[in-house]
Amino acid sequence: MSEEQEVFLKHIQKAGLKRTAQRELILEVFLRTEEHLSSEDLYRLVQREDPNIGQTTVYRTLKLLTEAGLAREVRFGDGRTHYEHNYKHQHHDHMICTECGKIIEFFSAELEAIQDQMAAKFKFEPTQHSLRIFGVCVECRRSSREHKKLEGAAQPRVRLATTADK
Amino acid sequence: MSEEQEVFLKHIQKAGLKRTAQRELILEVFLRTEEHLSSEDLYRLVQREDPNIGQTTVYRTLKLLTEAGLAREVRFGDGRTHYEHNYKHQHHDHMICTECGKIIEFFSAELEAIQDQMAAKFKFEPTQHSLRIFGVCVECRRSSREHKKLEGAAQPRVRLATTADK
DNA sequence: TTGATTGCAAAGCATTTGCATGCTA
DNA sequence: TAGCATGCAAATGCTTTGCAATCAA
Repeated sequence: MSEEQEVFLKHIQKAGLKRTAQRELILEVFLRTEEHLSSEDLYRLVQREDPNIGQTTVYRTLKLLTEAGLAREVRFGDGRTHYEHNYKHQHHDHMICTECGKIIEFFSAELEAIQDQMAAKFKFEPTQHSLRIFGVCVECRRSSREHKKLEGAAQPRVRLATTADK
Repeated sequence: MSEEQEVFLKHIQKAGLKRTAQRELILEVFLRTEEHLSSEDLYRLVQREDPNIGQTTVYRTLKLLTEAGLAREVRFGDGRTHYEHNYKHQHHDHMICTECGKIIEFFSAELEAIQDQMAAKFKFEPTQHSLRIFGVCVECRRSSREHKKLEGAAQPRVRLATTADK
């Protein structure tokens, strides 16, 4: 049994909840995927292995995983909640390309330090934070330059990040 | 006519749109309020001066104000979109108290600088960013300490920031 | 006059909830 | 056996859209 599964089990027992096949499968599939999945994404993946599992259970389990400290919720502005691994993963922040939806993860110790300083200054006790930088990634800048060259005009662009899942 | 109104008018004309009484009233009320209003909040305020104005128009106008650079969308995790003034206002970030919903605005030049550095490192062209620090403000820490003293136990707490409007 | 705007009602979406049935502990 | 978990359908809550009637340019 993986460390994560033990953490989950412990959380479940401590909360007086029950161990079920569904929860275990959902966790397993989640762990197997190193991405920013939405509940829907995960639902689809889980469906392949057990078509009887319902959306609702996935929603509920993701919430559980978050409480257990195994998952972290992230929002990229496309309306859906995404989840990423959180167990023994260093905290990081995101850059979101508003043209292609690409997500770049980054970490900066100074950034973290300054945030703590700012919090202290206001006697605020931070429990978590979320920094998102929206913009355009290299690849999209490159291709939009080319388009400009070709067509001599700016392209109509997507309004907001849509996750790059099809 | 205020500077903001001129900016708005210019935006409207440039886009081939039309100047209407509703839009003007909504902008006026928005400018008059120095807060983080949701569309609903603004709708209610506008209603007082013209009960015929519809929700939809407020939604649409807030979008317009955002495009014109007069408003900025912010999300505090309560599901609704809030709007704050953006014209000639220095960019700032937010700390959100997850117990009382209070919003603390702050600014740090270093924070901005480091973000730009990080973006440059990934050749990412930032257009905007959003940093939110969730946690507990002084007042809530204080009162929860008192509760603990009085009742000898932790309080059940709110799960996520609810905006402090009643 | 023409096309943008408005307000209402209806539709959309992601997420949550009610509830009868099924299953862990 | 008791009560949590599940899955379906229905409900929610915010936001958007369709559309006929209005209105600005």
